[in-house]
Amino acid sequence: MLPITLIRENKEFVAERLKIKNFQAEDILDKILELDSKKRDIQTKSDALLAEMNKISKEIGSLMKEGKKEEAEAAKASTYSIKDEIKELSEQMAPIDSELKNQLVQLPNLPHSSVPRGFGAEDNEIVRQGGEIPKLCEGALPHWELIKKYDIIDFDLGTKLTGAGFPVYKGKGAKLGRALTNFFLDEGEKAGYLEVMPPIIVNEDSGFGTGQLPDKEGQMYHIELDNFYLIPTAEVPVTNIYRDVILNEEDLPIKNMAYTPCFRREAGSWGAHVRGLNRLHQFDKVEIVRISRPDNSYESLDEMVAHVEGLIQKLELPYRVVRLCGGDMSFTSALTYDFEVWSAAQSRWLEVSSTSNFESFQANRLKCRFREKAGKQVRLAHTLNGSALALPRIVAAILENNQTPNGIRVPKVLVPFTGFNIID
RNA sequence: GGAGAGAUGGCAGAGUGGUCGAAUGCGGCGGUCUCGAAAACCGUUAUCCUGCUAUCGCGGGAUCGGGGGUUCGAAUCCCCCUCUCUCCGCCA
Repeated sequence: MLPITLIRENKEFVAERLKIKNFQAEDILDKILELDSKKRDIQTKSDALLAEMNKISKEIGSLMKEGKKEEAEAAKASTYSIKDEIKELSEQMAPIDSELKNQLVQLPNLPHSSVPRGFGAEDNEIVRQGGEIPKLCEGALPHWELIKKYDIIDFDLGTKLTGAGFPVYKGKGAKLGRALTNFFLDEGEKAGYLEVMPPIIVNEDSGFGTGQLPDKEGQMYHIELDNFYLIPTAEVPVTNIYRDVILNEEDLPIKNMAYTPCFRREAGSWGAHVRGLNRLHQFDKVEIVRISRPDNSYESLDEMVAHVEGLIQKLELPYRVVRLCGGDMSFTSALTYDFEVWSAAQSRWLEVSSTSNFESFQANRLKCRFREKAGKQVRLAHTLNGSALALPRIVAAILENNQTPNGIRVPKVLVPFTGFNIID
């Protein structure tokens, strides 16, 4: 959510920036300013009347004490019309206020100045590429064939238990997943992230805080009976730890990480191009989350990018770092880097991490603030997060890129975690 | 799931209709004292909205788990919801 003060003071700037995200904001901004001015007008009137009421009430109090009953009664009578006016004003206010909130919540975050213009993935900017694209052996298979060949992941079984997109990992497949999780968490710990194990079901307030609600309900599984949601990413619970919190400046930056399963309904996006592990309803992910000071949040982002890149390099996967264009960015993000690994048998790039700075957009929804050491002012913090990393597509890339006639070679860094160096 | 008790400032804890945004203690911050520190003493110590002010700030409003109600006036009374604790039941 953008601060109303920013819109009041700099409407043109906001509209201009939002064009980068292909969001035509003029109408909605005008509406917001109109509602805001109406609201403040009513508020001012109402506050004056309330002040009058408070004054009279105090007077009645002292009159009663002095035993001047009649004067007190007269004073009481004088409040009735004021009371009616206050009531009327508050009835006018309610719909204006809720509509104002409603409109404010529709505005996406402003993109950072480095975000390129564009409409979709084809307009994203490739920042750099690393690793070597492997030459596959004769008869190389895509991962959905490899998992059958080595019997390590079973989609049909998952379909029986739940439905499409809920794979069952078995044997070395399960162990590989566990190895990756442990590797990611250990690397995160070395980089100074505190491991947390949050709930994977959250309430409505949490969904709102990080921006999944309202409007993006479709992405999440909803438990109607309790009005809870299954998390689509650990970002939701881990960032919401800091909802309604005023931190001390000395506590920043906060660096947390969490391993969780993630659940995505992805309604309507099922199709031939999402075979195998490319897109699932349930998958595992290690997420890193930071709360930073506004003046150095982009340094935080750079550190997170370096961390994620390091993980991929250690896994010896060919990858590229992509700066998302305005049209491909999420609603809440100010700047996002995607990390994609090369899937050799599919000959395509698979997104394995999305690392973003949300600046104060989420913090404003969350009311996540910090107290400045000098000056004692309370200010919105900046929130950031990134996948470090999402497992299934990493698994897919390892399977495809590392396949040999004798089996699948396990990346060296994982061997201490798997206890085996080949899947055969 | 059943019965009972409770939810107050960073924490502990008073406050059951009227100058209560809230006693007191602890903690935090500033100061006096000291070579320095401790102790002692003095002062200060929430958030949001809004008006005025270039700034320090000043004024008004709101906030005592959340929402609604009664009243001239609610932390205090009533209703609903959420959560916590104790006991019982069930249970990894």
